[in-house]
Amino acid sequence: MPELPEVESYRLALEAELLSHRVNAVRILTRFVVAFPADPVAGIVRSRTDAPPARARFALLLKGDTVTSILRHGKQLAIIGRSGAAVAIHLGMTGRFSLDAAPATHVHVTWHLDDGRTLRFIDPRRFGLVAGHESFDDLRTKRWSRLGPDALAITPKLLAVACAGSARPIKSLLLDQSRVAGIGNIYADEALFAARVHPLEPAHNLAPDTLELLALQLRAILTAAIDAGGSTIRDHRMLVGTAGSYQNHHRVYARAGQPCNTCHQLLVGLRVSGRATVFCRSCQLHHEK
DNA sequence: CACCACCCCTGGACGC
DNA sequence: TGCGTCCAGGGGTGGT
Repeated sequence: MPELPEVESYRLALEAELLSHRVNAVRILTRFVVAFPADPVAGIVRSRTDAPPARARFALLLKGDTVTSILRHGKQLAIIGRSGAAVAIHLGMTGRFSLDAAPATHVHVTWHLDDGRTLRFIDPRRFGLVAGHESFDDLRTKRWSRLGPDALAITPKLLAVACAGSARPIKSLLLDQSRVAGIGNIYADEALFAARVHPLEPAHNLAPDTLELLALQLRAILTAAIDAGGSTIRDHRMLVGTAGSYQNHHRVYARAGQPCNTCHQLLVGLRVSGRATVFCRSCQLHHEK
C-alpha cells in the first residue's frame, strides 16, 4: 500500500525525529525480513534460512551509529549513519514504522535510540525488507540502480524515454519500478484519470503533449498527496499514528461502479497486469499519435 | 522483451 | 459467533 507519497511522508517524519540521534541497540525479531548484501543472494532476495547475523552485521543496521540523513528513491528509503553504513528499507504492501511505545504485533526490527525511544519496523504480511549495507554507494549500486527515475522528479522527457519502444499498456509501464520508480496502483489510476489517458493505451502511442500532461499530473498528484500526509487505506498510519488524508481526494481508485466526478458516467473496473484498475470510459480516451 | 501464473503473507469484508 | 472464501496488490521468480 505505501507508494511514493506515503514513503516520502515517512521520510520527512523520520528526518525530523531521528537526525543526529544515536542508535544504542538494534534487535532483529524476525530474521526473515532482514538481508545483508554480502550474503550470496541477499542483494536481491532476503535470506530466509540464514544463521543469526554475526555481531558485526548489526553495525550495518546502524548499531552504535548516529543518523545523518534519510533518503528516498521511489518507494524505498535509506537511513544513513555517520560511519557511512546505510540501511535500505522497503515497506512492501503493509510495512510501516512506529515510534510509539504502544505494543504492536508483527514487529520485526527495532532501533533503540539514545533518548529511550524505540523505532519499530512493523509489517504484517512481511513483504517488506530491511537491508544493511556498508555504504550508501553499495546500497545504491546493488539496490537502487535497478530503479527508474523517481516519479516525483519525472519530466515529459524522462517519461518519453520510459515509454519509448514499449507496446505495453501505459498503466503496466507506470507500475514497473524499473521504468519509473514510486508509482503504485492508487496513483497510477489517479494520474491516468487526471491526464485523461486510457489505462490500456500502448505506451509508445502517447503523443508528446499527452506525455507532457501525464508527467505534469503525476507530479501534481504525488505532491498533493505528500502535502496531505499520503493516503490512509485500511490501517496505514504515519510515524506517530496520525492518518493521511489524500484518500479523500481519490477520484477513481476503488470507485468502480460509482459515478465519475467529472461526467457522472459510471466508472469501469478491469484488471491490468493483474491489478484492479478503475477508469472512466468517456473521460479517458485512447489517444492517436 | 513481455506476459503470465505462482509465491511470499495476513487481515478485513462478506456470505452462510 | 464463527468459519470458509475472496480480495488487497509490491515484487521476485520461473516458464512460455
